Amino acid sequence: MTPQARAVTTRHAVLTAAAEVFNKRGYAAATISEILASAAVTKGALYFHFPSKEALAKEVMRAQSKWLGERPPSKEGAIQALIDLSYAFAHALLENPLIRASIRLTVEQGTFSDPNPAAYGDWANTIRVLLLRAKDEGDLHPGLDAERAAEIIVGAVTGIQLTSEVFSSGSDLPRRMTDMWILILPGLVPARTLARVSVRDTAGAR
Amino acid sequence: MTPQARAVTTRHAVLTAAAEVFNKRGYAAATISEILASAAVTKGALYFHFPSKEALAKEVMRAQSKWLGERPPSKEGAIQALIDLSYAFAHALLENPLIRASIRLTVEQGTFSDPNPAAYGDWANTIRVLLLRAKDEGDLHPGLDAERAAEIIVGAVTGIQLTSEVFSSGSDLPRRMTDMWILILPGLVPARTLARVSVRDTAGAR
Amino acid sequence: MTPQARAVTTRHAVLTAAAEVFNKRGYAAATISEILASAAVTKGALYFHFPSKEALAKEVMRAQSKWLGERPPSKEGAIQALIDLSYAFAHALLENPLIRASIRLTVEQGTFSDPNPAAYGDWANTIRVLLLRAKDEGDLHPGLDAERAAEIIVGAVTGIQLTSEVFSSGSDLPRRMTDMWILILPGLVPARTLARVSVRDTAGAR
Amino acid sequence: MTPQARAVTTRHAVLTAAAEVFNKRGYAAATISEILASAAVTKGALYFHFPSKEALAKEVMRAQSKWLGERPPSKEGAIQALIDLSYAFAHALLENPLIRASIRLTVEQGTFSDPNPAAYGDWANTIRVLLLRAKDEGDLHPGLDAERAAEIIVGAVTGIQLTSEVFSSGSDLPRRMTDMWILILPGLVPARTLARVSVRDTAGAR
DNA sequence: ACAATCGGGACCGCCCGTTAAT
DNA sequence: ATTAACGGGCGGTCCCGATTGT
Repeated sequence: MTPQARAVTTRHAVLTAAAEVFNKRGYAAATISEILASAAVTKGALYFHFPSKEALAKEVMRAQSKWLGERPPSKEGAIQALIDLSYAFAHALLENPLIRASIRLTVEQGTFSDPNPAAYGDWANTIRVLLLRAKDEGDLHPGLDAERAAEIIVGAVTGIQLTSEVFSSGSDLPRRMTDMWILILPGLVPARTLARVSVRDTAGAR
Repeated sequence: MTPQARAVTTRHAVLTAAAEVFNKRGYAAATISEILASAAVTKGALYFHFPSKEALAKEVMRAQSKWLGERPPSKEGAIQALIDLSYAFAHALLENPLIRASIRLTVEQGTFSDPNPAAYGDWANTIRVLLLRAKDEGDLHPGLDAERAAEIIVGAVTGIQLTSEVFSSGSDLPRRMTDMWILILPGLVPARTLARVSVRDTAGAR
Repeated sequence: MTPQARAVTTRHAVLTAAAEVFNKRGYAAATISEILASAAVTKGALYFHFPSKEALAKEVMRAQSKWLGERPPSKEGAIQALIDLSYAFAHALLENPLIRASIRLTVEQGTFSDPNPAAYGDWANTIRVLLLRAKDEGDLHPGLDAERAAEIIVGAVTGIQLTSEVFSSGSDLPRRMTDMWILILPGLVPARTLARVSVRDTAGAR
Repeated sequence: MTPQARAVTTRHAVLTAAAEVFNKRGYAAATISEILASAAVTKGALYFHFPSKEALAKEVMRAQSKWLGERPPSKEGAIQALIDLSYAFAHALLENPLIRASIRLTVEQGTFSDPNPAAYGDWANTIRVLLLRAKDEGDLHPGLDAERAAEIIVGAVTGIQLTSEVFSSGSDLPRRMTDMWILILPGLVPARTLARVSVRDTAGAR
């Protein structure tokens, strides 16, 4: 293995281990030592790649916005795209420890030297844009404020992920996603749209 | 001041200060020292009333279930009772630092020696019971699973409180509560009921 | 119960509990709290009777010299008196927690504000006097230094009690006392005396 | 200085300082701070080498069994070997702070999470084996129980070291050793052997 | 006189996140 | 990338008064 390749491996191992520990313990309670042990890496190696615990956490959190940023725009209707996005995210949450940790880190980031609400903002924004497009497509209840609805949805998803983590270690997240849409969709879209969109977990079929 | 009275004062000061610090920093990042300074109390006094940081946190959390347990049953219809409950809770959250902190502590309690999901459970239970009554009263969408809906609502409220804390330090929580009900109610109750219930913030008039 | 009587009871309970805890943990590791719990007495009561932990320990140690001081002079020959004394002490050790604790406290008293080697001194002195009398009675090996022999005996008994505590919680102390005399007597007294004295545990027959 | 060498130096300094403090104050009363100051080392350095105060104490105690284990078997008769061993140990006690502290730590180890009487056991064993060999060589009083005699000797030496520490900070230990042998030997060996063995402090001549 | 409550601080062992030297 | 060391500060808790009841 070339040195470069080894560096990539190490960096990845550290990042994954950090995400797992952050998710399990929370940022403040997580210790570098536990990350080290979990990654089977020495302190020197970690500090070579990341200057501090906070930098490590921020790097973990970047995975989330990266995931969001890399998602190709859907060709479906906006509402269907939103639903599909939610399921895709649910599965990303299940499969990618970095993303799973991001949620908790975002909630707890008050501790950071430079708390950055951009994480929520990215999501609220993406969803708002989709809702605005839905409005154009006539798929949004008239009189509904897209901005506010977006923020509620972000909050709800955040909370559902957190509680799902407590109740079932997150494994039943897709099911809860469905429960959520069943509850929310009628308040979000007109009846006509309701009959058209599908809350099926398309991502799960992968 | 009689000693007993002094003790009550001290205890209360500690509990309030602890709640504030827990809410601001999270459980793990909160330090006893900051609580001490904020309560203007010495370590000896704290140690007399609470044997440990964890015990302090658990006592703070008890405020939440106490609040829920002490709430008189409503004579309104179940759905209206649920809505009123949510606003009452939103205001309790604004006014009572202990309750505000409880949410965060409940989410983070994984660190505790004896993590107890009862906090969520109490809420899920209360809501489920209300939804079941609503079903009897013909005010619930047929085919809706009360248990699941209750869990989703708990998750949503949790997440909304958390994000509200990030965006506005919690002050706009009642407004967000309204946004949430507008979104959720159509999926929860039949149209007939929808026309009857009021999502007005009755508690705010207090 | 008259107040005075209650005070005596309390005082005694505290002293006994303290002795037990001191013996089990050693002076420094013993905590007032454990003594309190063991005596079923409150802090206020303890501090009414004893101004400090050290005073408590010193009072416990006084039991030892009190025991030695109250022992009636034996009418036997000096050597026999010495042997009897050792067994009597062994049994006092078994029966009286204060005396048992005294040994450990004496060894550890370096921590005290006013370390006082008198405890050893008392014993060394008593034994030296007995050995001197034995010399007069022709029952001591000629050429043996009574002072030195006395110090060795004190050391040996101390060590035997300590190790007996480790091996058997002290219960086999009388047996070990016998083992010691069998080993030491031939070096201490002439053969003629050896035939006359008895290493029987007279105190045990009580 | 190569890093490894520095580590060895630091480790040794910590160990020696710890032994001194343990010997002076006892395990429980000894503070890490005092050890730190005495070793002129920082907390971090200590923590790097030893995970806890207890581990430090256990490592100190290992010096004792290591010393015993490394002693070459004597070619002398068993009794002479025993005497020589005692003097060698007395001098090890004088010269090696770790060994000096071991005695006290062994007596006080009740506080430890895993109290291990092996320390006494090693000694009792070694001495018993020597006494058994002495019996084969006809150098032990017939009818003497080697096991019991060994335990008494261990106890006596322990106590003599402890009292010597109180009276003279340990400096007169070899002299007391001689006093002890003068007292014990006649009870241990037949007269014939007594004339042959020497209680001279051979180790002191070094 | 005797005891209980409540609070005061000092300080302890631990351990954490982080650099230097190599 | 590693080993070794740094030092701040954490939670805990201990020993002990000051104050108040009985």
